[in-house]
Amino acid sequence: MSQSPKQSAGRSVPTSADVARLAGVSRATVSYVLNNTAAVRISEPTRRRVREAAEELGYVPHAAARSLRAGHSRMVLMPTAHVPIGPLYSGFLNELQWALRRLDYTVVQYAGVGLEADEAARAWAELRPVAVVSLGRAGLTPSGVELLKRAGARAVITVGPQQIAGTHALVMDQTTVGRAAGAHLVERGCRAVGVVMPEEPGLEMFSVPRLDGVRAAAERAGATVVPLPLRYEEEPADRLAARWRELGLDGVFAYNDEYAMLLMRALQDAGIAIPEETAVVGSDDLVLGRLLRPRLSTVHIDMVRGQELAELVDRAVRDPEAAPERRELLASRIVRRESS
Amino acid sequence: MSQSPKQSAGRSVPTSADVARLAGVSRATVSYVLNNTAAVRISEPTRRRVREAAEELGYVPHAAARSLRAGHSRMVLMPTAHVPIGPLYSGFLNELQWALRRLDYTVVQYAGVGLEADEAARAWAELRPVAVVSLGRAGLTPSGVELLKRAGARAVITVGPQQIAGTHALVMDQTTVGRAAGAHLVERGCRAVGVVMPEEPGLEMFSVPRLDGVRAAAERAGATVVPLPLRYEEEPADRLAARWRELGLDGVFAYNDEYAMLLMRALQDAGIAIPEETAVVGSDDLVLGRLLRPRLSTVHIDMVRGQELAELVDRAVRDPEAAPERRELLASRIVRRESS
DNA sequence: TTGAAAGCGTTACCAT
DNA sequence: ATGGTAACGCTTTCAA
Repeated sequence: MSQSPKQSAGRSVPTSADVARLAGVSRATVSYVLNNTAAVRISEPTRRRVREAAEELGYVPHAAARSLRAGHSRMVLMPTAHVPIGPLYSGFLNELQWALRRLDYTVVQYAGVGLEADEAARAWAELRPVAVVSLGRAGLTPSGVELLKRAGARAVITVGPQQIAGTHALVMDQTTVGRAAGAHLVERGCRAVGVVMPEEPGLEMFSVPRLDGVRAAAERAGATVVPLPLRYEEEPADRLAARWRELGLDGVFAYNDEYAMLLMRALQDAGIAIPEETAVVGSDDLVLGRLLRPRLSTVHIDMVRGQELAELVDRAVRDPEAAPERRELLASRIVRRESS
Repeated sequence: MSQSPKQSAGRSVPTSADVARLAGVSRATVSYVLNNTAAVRISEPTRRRVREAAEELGYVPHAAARSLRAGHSRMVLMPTAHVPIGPLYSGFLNELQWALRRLDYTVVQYAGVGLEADEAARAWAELRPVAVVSLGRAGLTPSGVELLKRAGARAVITVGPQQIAGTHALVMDQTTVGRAAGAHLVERGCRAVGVVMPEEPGLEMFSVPRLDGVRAAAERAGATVVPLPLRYEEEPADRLAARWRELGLDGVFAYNDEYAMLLMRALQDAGIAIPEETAVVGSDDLVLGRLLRPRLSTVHIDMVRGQELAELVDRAVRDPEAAPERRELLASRIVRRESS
């Protein structure tokens, strides 16, 4: 079905051969000049002719052809799980990309939406990345990892709740977040602790381990824990607040500061005194927590710096045989303000 | 799993030739089978042998080689400007990627951090994308666009404040946001309007046009407009609030709902009555605005759906000669609550 | 039904 | 100091 030939958009894409022809030299010479190959010496007049020809044609080398020839690339693939991550994680992500660039890697975020597990791994493998940094549980199985490595990936790094065989892992143990909150609430005298569980999809990765952490801390002290599913909207929060007293909770961990704000407002409107009747703790230490009245107690999370992860990637690429590293990505500590 | 040849120095990546060898057929046959080429009929036993061989070797086709041969790809490049965009835009982005995938495009977010203008365009052009969707003012100049088109890009779409020569444009006219806020404040009787300008880098793209919009609406009515630089932190907000009365402002547009919350808290702590002494208007209609007391008036923004943009991309790719389209991406309307 | 071979744009080796 | 040429992995005529 060629109703219009490839050159329809004017001229066809210039190649190094075109540059060579225009400059009156061979393709090899063009390559030498444009790549500043040190091993060969090209006369200055020739260099200029080549450069001018390239400029005139608007020549840009073809990355695919280059890496095909080279047999490898410096592409780091970051499959993006499409979860609405907060400012904390997107900040980390930016830092990471920036650091990888400085190490001369090409960072490509690949949108593998709608693919399942090994199917996704296949799609990534087709791009022949030198490394894969998988955030969240982006459906990476051991066999997927194996596939990627066979396709030439020198390192697979997972950033998520657990380590996967054959990968380096930056473990984000979200249970520590819940544990910090739970321990604090118990210490403040709470005996019945609610835990807000966002109903928005994609957040289970964070919310479930956080709940587990609260459980671990609270139940050890003999307190009970009640999960509280909640959508991030005003009305569901009001409904929850309306039946608050019958729940009989004297403390609540609200998943993060935003949900804490939502819940606090609803509780206050319902006449629940904070922290006297119910203590509230959020997480992530966002600015908005300090703006609430009473000021919001929260769990502060120290993330590893993107720079560090970038260096791990680089190390792993340079030495693919090295034993998988495993590092804790975050440390949690409670920040007590007025709401607990 | 079965055999692990002792290529310890790095077992090589299996190619279609390896598959062909193992299956006892030619490379052509492998290609036919794995791509389900309709034009050729291959016997069922052969098909099975090929499939099994591919499976056993863990063969995955090489995307670069494929598109090199084909002369084109279905890669849509989205250079990511590293601005901390809010939930509104990241939601739009997700939707867009999802829609493009459904149209069988491979969406690649390329992290072009630290590159300038035409240098960035060159880097993008090396990937030979079929289309480029540039968000924000990711430094795309007319000559950059020309470069991309010469490199085979069939469509360049900008999503940002202004149209660039040779591109389809989804114009996000942020002045309408400011205009809506300004008109509302004036109508409420304000004569001296402050406009919060975030000092965080990368937000000028939104904040400056919004300021212009307020100016246009307010000054036409004879009101004065005062820009108020502000960092998103508690202390600067308190300092601003401390000198609020000398500023003599009776209304303020706070850039967005988050900055509005920050400012409102500082003003309330300083004893300024809202809206009696100063009316406050935010933007983006975030949930948190409804949680404030007084409830926050805001500018609601109707974004175009990602689906629509995806269809525009597809149309543009199919018919690169078509005249550039230009569409308004958003419509703004004031939502009056209690803070104004 | 299958195979041989050309060619996509690069770069590296080996001649000249 | 340059140029010829082969090869990277894949698809696709054309021929058998």
